[in-house]
Amino acid sequence: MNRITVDLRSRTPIFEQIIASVRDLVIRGLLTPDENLPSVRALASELAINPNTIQKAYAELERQGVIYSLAGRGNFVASDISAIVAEHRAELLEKLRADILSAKAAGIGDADIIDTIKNTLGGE
Amino acid sequence: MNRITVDLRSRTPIFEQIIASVRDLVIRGLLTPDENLPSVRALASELAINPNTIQKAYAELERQGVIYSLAGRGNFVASDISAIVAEHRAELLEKLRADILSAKAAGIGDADIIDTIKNTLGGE
DNA sequence: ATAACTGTACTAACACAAGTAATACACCGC
DNA sequence: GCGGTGTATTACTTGTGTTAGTACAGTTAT
Repeated sequence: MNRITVDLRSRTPIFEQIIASVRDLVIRGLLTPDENLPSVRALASELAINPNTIQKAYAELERQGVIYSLAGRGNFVASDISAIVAEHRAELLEKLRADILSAKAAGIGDADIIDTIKNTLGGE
Repeated sequence: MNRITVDLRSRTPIFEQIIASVRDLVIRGLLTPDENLPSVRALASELAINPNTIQKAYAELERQGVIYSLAGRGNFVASDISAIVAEHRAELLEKLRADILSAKAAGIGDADIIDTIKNTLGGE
């Protein structure tokens, strides 16, 4: 979906959902560099939530370098998202590494681990 | 460590730490089937926390089938922990599978994934 | 200049969940 | 009965997410 979405019935905070949603759209290239994001008030109105919640999410996204904001103009996707994408990939590989160490610690043999990987890579 | 430990300065709830600690000790075989666990009050005193917190953890562990409790007698490690161990291993492999799919979805090549795995398996 | 947008800042209040605490009750074994 | 055990109930405290209201400042177009 090429839009920012939230699930009001979820237990995960709305502002975190917005952060994840924007981050995901940027990483997947559905929001292009320097693209204008919905204004704080417009998005709040569209999603039927408080502007402060949007503002909180945008502030954090700016802190992460995913977007930048210009007073009076709006919020925009960062011009260079390569660092964001690289960081995202590094995190995924680190998670993978942690998973493998956990599996080994649980006594799962290397063969079982390799099988799982081969099946997952091949089957999908 | 063959003892139940908690970190009071951690942000993760104490009762969850106790659950994880006991679960870990059981899975690793450091607590044997039908072994008598510390009483609610004794453990509370030892860890300098409230007995209710221990009780909450023990109740959840019983719900999970990791331990069983006898009123007036105490709490004991489950007689048959094979199901717990099997479930734990299945969860780890499932998480591994999910993370691999995430990595692929992020555009990480199979070669990079395999490299990470080989390095982790071999290097540790 | 004015209007209508935009972001930013601050304070207050509310709701809800989680963690913890205190107390009381009930069971078992010596 | 006593001292250990688990169990249940209630309430207090805290943190967090959210909403609300208000105010201020920058940008753009008319």
